[in-house]
Amino acid sequence: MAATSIRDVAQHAGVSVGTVSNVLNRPGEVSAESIARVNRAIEELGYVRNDAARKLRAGTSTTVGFVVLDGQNPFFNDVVRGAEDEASKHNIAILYGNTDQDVARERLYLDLFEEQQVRGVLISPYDDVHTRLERLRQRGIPAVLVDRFSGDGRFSSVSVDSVSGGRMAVEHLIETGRRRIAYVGGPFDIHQVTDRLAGARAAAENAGFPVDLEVVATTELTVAEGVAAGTRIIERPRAQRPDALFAANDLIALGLLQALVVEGRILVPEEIAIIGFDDISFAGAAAVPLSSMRQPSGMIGRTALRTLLEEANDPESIPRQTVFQPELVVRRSTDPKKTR
Amino acid sequence: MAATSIRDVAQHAGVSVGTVSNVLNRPGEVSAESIARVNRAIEELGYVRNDAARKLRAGTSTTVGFVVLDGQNPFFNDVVRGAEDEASKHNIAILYGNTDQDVARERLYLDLFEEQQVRGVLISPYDDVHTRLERLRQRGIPAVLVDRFSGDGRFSSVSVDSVSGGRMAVEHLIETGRRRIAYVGGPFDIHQVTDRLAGARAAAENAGFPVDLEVVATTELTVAEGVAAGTRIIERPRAQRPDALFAANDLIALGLLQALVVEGRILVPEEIAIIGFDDISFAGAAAVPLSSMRQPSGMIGRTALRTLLEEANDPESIPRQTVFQPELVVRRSTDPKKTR
DNA sequence: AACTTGATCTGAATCGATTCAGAGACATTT
DNA sequence: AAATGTCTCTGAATCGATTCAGATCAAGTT
Repeated sequence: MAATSIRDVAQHAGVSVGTVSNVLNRPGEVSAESIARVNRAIEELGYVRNDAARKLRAGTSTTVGFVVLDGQNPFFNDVVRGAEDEASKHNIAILYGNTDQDVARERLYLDLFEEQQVRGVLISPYDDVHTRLERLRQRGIPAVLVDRFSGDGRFSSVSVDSVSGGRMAVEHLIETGRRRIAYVGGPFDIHQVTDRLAGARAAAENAGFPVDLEVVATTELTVAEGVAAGTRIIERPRAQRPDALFAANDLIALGLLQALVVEGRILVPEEIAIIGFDDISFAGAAAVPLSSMRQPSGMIGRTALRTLLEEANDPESIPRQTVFQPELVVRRSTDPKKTR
Repeated sequence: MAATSIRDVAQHAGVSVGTVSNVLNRPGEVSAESIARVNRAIEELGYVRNDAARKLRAGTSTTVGFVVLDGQNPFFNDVVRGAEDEASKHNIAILYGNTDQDVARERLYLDLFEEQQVRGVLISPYDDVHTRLERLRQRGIPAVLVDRFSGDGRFSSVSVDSVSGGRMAVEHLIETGRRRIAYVGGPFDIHQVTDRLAGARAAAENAGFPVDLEVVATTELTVAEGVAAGTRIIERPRAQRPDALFAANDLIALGLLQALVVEGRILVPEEIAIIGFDDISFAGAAAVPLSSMRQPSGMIGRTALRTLLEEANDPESIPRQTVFQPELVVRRSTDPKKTR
């Protein structure tokens, strides 16, 4: 109700609306005297800019949409956090949407963001959203793929080389003497899951000697699914168990640990080694501190947001792929010599 | 550029803009014939409503702001998730802001949300934001406090009884035979931290026999700070160590566990028992499965959002306090009989 | 004195959806 | 036949910030 508009401010300060707007948006073109008067009026009236009107006329928004694949995963929270830090520097707010691998939710949020005419969209996609994003682009809304390489280069992306991460993880297992490895993860329509497996396969095939690599499929990348997969593994006769597990992410790995160590009384890493992916902050606090492939999560978020803003400011810009390399972090779950 | 407006749709469908708007907002007042024509035109032109214009004219927004105290804490992510689920049912998007116990960031987000003229604000406050929220309310933006009781009842709130949770936790420790208890947490300008301590004190004083309760202060509620506090404790001579730790939240508790079990080779719970607060999903997967005070996190988020929308739709509504009771979840870290 | 130039300010037009007073067509009632 | 009511539609006015062509004025130039 107390809708103080720019007109009220103008009147109170004894200047025109144009001048008030200039004070707000291009103070360089206004005399010091006017700036002072307008600012005093703003102060006295408690005026706050109406972003809807601003957006309508000027066309530019101060909001960025972020569609996240799995909001319960600390990894994505770290990414969001990085993006948020960068955004707040530019006085930009983040519209947040968690899809939980649901195509309908993914569409819902993209629709919502389009109505909101956000400045741009960050998305860790689940479904194939290329056509949808192409349409957003036509309306002047750029998009950057997060944690997902844009194979055809149509969009900018910021990701981690999951294939090479998968290879490094399994190479590490092989180097420490493991020969019967199980890859635990799923569903396989998530690209990170298939990429990490592809890397794992490459490592197993290039070992120079036979290395078993079986796949234990899960329906989700959650702790609970990790526990379930772990239980299935310990129910097998001892001889048929793998001697190492490579989990598609740390949530799965933590679930596996819990099943093996706490319930199955299996020695990790002596009997079965475990390595995860992401290096979330809970990895070090696990039943047995967890080896993992570290992703620079905060940096991914910051870079993605920066890339997005550059594209938003320069429509001519061409897509750019940023790929970080993951880093092997060895803890006790693969190396008995480590105390932690 | 391809700015298809309601006017284009009207022309394409051979009706007036008013009719198009009615099809969109009150289809009951329009003939079936017109609805069909307009919908076809919308389809053919790929029209998407401009939310800025809608907001400007109609005054109502489809966005809700959520200011979160600690975005890295899985507990808050679960709360956000609950709110999001409820929001997406109403076609509402969430503007997300993480303050990390920073007064400046808290202000920044409230300013941003005010400019955006959000439908309402959910906030787990750090600073005393009552005056700020009061002002938002005057502008027609209601607020609901999340995970924080509104002592003076000026605002609606959805919270968990931290005092009673603290009491239950320490009562449990006393019942299982502990007499030298340390409360680990901080900083003490976070209300949850002081409330849980107050409950712990009450339990210690009402025991009917002497129970030691010391305070080990941390600067943050993080795993790292938990590790640091744990390290300080195990450096003490054995006789001066407490026999139980009550952590202000699970992140601290996980850090303590890591320091005691993994580094200090201390038996948990035999030598020192540990209980946390929140029951985040990682609590069960810890070095020793962690006892904790469970908060109904998803329910908190859903309830908060529902309360907020009710207030937004009925300006006459009076503030309402919803308080959930936490629930004791006993796992191995306080009970040696449990296998998990 | 006449003319430029530059700095500053003004205020109407504009963005696109919503709203609402009023018009038109038709059926029903008096 | 006139009056009343119902249903449906129309289109100008409106929300508030931005933009921009033009006005004003003091200072500098010829």
